[in-house]
Amino acid sequence: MLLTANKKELAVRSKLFRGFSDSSRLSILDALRDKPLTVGEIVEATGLSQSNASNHLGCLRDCGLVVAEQNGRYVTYHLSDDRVGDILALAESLLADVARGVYECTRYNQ
Amino acid sequence: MLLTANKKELAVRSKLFRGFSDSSRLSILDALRDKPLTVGEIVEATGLSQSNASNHLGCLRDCGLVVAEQNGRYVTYHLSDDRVGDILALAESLLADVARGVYECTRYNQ
DNA sequence: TCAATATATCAGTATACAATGATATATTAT
DNA sequence: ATAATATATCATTGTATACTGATATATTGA
Repeated sequence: MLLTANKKELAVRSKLFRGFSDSSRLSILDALRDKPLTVGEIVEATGLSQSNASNHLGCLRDCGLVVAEQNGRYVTYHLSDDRVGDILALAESLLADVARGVYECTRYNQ
Repeated sequence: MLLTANKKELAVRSKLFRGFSDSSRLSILDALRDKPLTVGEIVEATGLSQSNASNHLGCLRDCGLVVAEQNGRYVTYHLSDDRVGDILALAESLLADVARGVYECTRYNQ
């Protein structure tokens, strides 16, 4: 086997995509595409429970996809980099062409 | 709650990212970036077991990220669209800047 | 200081899914 | 037709992880 990319490198890269690969996290990233939002606004926009949103935000924060800023008693989140939005846009565009396949994909149940 | 994107749409988009979010599948996509490969070559390049590689290929195929072509008794796979490679490249570039965060991310264990 | 609001953390539970091993289905060659 | 090679499928198992509910930790205002 060639194994051009070593295991650790692959793990890190796949981890980055994990940030995008759950509907709840994706809805958060989506909401932040327009403008920074407080946790409360994110909860409102996504319909997630407070603790669930907070958990996912922690995950996205750890992975460096979003950045948190404390403003008084509020915490405002924004996308860490334009490329996060770029990846979302690219996926959206790609999906427009392969959507049927994804719909028909039965390997993932959720 | 605003819920600008409905549940089904989010599920489909997050599903697309699932294709990228596992090291085994990512190693397959990575291998196919250079050129089309047969299943055997993919197994060789990634070090995955035959059945595991085949399962993941089925997943990637269903989701429309790769395309299979039967050539005699071989099946050759290639990326379905340039944007698949583009997403990989964008993520790689983004990772160069946020890698530390991803390394330190403890929410995912693998 | 105390109450109220905003956010984070954590244990417990249920579910999703990656990997394996065994088997089935092509396809080609003898 | 049979054997050999290439790929796909499937049931099983273990592990990872999303969600909930309860609680903890700010921060602000009265």
